[in-house]
Amino acid sequence: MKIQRPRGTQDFLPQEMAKRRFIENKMRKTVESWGYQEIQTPIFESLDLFTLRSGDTIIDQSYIFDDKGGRKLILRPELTEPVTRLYVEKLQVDPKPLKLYYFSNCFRYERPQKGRFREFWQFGVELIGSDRPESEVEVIALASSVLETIGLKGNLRVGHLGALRSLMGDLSDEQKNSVIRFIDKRDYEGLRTYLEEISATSLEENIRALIESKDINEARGIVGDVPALERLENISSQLDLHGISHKIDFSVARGLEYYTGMVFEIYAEGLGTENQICGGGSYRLAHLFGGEDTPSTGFAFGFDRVVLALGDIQLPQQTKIMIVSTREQRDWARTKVAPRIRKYFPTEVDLMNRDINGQLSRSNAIGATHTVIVGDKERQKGEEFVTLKNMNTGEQEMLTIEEAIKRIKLDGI
RNA sequence: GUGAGUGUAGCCGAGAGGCCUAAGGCGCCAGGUUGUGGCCCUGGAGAACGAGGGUUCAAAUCCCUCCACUCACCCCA
Repeated sequence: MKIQRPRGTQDFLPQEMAKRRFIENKMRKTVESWGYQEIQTPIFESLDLFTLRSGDTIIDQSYIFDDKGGRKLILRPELTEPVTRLYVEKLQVDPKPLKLYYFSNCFRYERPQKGRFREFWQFGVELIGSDRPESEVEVIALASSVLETIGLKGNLRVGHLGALRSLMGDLSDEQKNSVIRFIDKRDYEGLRTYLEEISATSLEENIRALIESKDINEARGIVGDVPALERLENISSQLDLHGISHKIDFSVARGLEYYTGMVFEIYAEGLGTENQICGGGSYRLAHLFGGEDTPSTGFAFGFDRVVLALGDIQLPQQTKIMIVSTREQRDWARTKVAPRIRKYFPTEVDLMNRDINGQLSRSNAIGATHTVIVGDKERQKGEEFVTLKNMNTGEQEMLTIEEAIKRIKLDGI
């Protein structure tokens, strides 16, 4: 019986992997250039970490298991809580704001679809310890910058949960969260039913008006001049200063229950139904994990979706050398010539005892930029001599090994 | 979790009850060319047709179950 990989998981072949690393490296460089430092947390955590605040659906969709010591564990369904846990455990006294980033796999037990996997990769940042609007703006601007460097266009929507929460002033936190969940799902029928249940039908009209309002002034007319709107206005005008186009959208509610303030989402085109490539916002979680109450803002990119949205991209040609030799010289080529060139460039030698023709064919097949030919003619001229062939132009010349290395560098492929 | 579609060699893909011990193309290996690649030509290896069961004299082709993928719902990244 053939064993298949588990449902919703992916194998990455060399070509796909090269593409993913290419994109990943660009994303890393971007956030590092803004001063964010990489961290890594365990692939599984205590179940409690996620039951505290994530919401029931996240738990329903998680891989939860007991280890042999009877501990309740969970494969991380996302990374904001683990990072906050790490912060509380190890980094609370570090200078603020703390700027962290991660690139890690997460697990959710869902029905797979294009851009939706049971194991998927998130690339995200958390900016911890600042309550200033500048910080929230930076996180959005950074997400936008990441998209720009990888050459992907996104549709940015920014909202603020405070407006909605102040509108629901009299409801309990639990009730507010329920309402937010309905809005996030755009389940307005369910919302109505729920409001009837908790005898708050008077709210419905204003809630609908708020989430349909297109700008902050319109929202002011509904909820009044509350701090949340002032904050969002501030953020929005700063985004304008950064030249970041965005839409104000009060229906951006985020499914995760820990978000408390500004929230944003980015959508890409051409991904079908799973088109959200990034989500983020401001939250307070540290105090729930035994730390000080700490304002934080973060985002996460769905890396697999980003890769999908980018489609076929042309990767830059990498310098790659194939050493081709006659049968008489293959030991010399393999043990004396190749190691010297390998110090500078990725270098392959023949392993199939092929003739010159076959070796050149191989050189072509692996996409070598240059072929170094080592044969009797070269050896007769002297131990240092090889023939360097540029595989793009077909030009070739007999040179010393040192000259050949210089020439390859000069070609700068 | 609900509904729909799909599943033939590494990849694409023909075949729709007996002509199938399954076409073709790409890729792979070898040769044409014992010191020159990409093109071309020739040959070769590679599939009991997603898995298991059933109907039939006969199944890749029909039925059932399971598995996987795709799409929508849902959920979010």
